[in-house]
Amino acid sequence: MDAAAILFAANGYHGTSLRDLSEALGLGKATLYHHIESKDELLFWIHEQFINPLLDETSRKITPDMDPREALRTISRILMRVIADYRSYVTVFLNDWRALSAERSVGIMEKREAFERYIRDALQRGIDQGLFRVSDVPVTCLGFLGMHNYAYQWLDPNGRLQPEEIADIFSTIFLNGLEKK
Amino acid sequence: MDAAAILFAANGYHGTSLRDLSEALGLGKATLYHHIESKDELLFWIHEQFINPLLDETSRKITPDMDPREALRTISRILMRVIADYRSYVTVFLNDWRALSAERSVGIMEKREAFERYIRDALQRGIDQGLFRVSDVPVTCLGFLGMHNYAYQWLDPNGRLQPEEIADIFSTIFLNGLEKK
Amino acid sequence: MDAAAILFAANGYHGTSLRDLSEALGLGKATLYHHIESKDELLFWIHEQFINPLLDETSRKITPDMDPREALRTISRILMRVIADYRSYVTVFLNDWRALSAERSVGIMEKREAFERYIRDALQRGIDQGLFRVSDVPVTCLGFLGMHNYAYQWLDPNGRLQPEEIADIFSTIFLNGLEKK
Amino acid sequence: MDAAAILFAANGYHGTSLRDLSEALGLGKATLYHHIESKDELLFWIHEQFINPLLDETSRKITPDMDPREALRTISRILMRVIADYRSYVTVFLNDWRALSAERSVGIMEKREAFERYIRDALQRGIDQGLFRVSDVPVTCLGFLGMHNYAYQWLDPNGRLQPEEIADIFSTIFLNGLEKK
DNA sequence: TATGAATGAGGGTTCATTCAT
DNA sequence: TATGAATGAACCCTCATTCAT
Repeated sequence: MDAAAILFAANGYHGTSLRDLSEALGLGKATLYHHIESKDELLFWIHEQFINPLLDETSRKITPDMDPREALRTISRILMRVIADYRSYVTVFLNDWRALSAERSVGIMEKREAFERYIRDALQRGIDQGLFRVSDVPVTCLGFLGMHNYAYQWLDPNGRLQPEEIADIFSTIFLNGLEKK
Repeated sequence: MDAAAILFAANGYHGTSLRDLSEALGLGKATLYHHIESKDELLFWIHEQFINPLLDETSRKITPDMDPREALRTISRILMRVIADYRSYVTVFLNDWRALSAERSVGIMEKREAFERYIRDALQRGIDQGLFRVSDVPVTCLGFLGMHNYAYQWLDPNGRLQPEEIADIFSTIFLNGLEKK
Repeated sequence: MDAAAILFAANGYHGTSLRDLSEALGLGKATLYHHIESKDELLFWIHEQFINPLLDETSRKITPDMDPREALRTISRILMRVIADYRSYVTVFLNDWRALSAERSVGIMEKREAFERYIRDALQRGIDQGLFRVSDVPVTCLGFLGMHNYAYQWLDPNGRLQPEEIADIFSTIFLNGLEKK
Repeated sequence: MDAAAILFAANGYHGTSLRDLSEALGLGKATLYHHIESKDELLFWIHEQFINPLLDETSRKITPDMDPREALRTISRILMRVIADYRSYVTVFLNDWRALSAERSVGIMEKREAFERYIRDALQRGIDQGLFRVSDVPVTCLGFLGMHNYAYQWLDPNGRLQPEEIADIFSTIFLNGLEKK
């Protein structure tokens, strides 16, 4: 349900009741339960809806033999594009992952981690190839991530700049910043 | 209440009940109401607890005649230090600001904006002084912010690196990235 | 439906949902309503399924001119046999008769009463013929009934003893106990 | 809560809602939860309310060196008296024990079993002392129990006979029935 | 004969808050 | 300052039942 993502994004998972949702859909509360199994499942599904395209797209476009700079630029664009396309979903993903049931959390966290590994790998390869000066790979990765992820709070789909343009601004800063002179 | 910040940070504002809180404090639920006025007030107070020190410290240390690079480096250190010192508070600040009542939200947002202005001002002065190449000041500011803010999710108080060290990693990347060659 | 009796017996009438039932049958919930009219009807039908054979068999085998001792022995065997053959049904009959709708309850109660009358009649004839020493016919009848009915809770279809053997143990105790010396 | 026992007895555990209960008590539904922890706890508590006095009284009055006939007569009186005094509680005990949560069920079943052992022990001692002719101790015990337990369905506190008088009718039948001639 | 979708009512339980003590 | 009792509203979810297909 798209509606769920929008409501969860706006009011938080715990701040959204299934009544809110059913009213937004023009359904009775009970009717909802023909389509979903539980509120928890909804949350899980929203998480997947964001992380799966992100991971798929990344694994399709990033290869180990790529130029590390190109890799980071590409990841930047993918990430920003997916954030733009799945705005509500990212919001939930980043705000409400703590509300995931323990068993469902595991799979999501693994995928999250898998995505982050693409970034760390690119950084490491850049170092190995003498392209980057990086004092701490994990922290640098988290900086890269934070810079992009935060966009879920301010990215404007009708804004002046396209997601890819913003991505280029960020990756330019980042790559220049890492560059070995 | 420190306990409230910890619980809100862990379970979200809506995910934390006043019973949870009163139990964590070893008080009766009713007793709580001798110390607070409402759950909403608690949320507001936590927001202030984070934004006030951040803004105070920033306004004390940043002056318009400072070197813009030094300004950003200083803001970076302040921000990371405050995030480290007020971990639970930042978490609530960044996750649950939507739950603030409308009227209370205003003041917080103003302070948030005031802090961000310090960053934009530094960027602008860097441009004016021919130090930075910045294609878009607001977006660059948001990138800077995101890079730092995200630390609330991963910063480890007992970690390898001190907040200031992490701040230096970030501001180094950022300043190198902006530098006009 | 046999399945209904089994489920009602296991979880009680109110503790069993029509969804439970439809799942046990491998049907859609709606499909159920092609075969039954309501949950209430199901309950009624289960009651009849037990009381009818019991009453039929009893009325077929017990005559007013029978030896009262033989009558009780026969009733004992019939009752225990029907309990054994309709285990789930008796369980519902004895546990959930309160859940019957008022109008449907009447007919069932009449049949229940009719069956009990066979016992009281046999007792009374035994007294009249100077065979039994009975201080209170209704209470003695209820003792007889309780002794047998309770078997719905413990009777094991694969147990050591056949229902008729158990019946003989009970009627022997009872008849010896009533015997006028 | 006495009220709970009465309602559960009348409508069954699953057939009684906490709203029914709260209305019967003149309380709000939520207020109930200051006094109980859950509906399940209520059920458990009712079970204990019946089995504890029964078991206590029995263990106080029955000793291994007693005359077995006297033992059975005493148990009969105790059981009937407790049934009379805790009518609603027995009803729930005998009708709704399946609804007990698994972990709570265990303790209850153990006590139930402990009580039944007093009966079987008396029967066995009667056999050993050459007083009783018993073809099957467990079955005979269950007959004894059923005869008494069933009283929960018909015992009238304002009836003609006192519980002890009924008990005497039953134990007379039973003991005469077992007597070795 | 079968079923997916729909629903109002109600299930047990927790919520933030108040108030008398 | 502290608290037990109270409450109306709301929580997630399931109920028995209906109806169009």
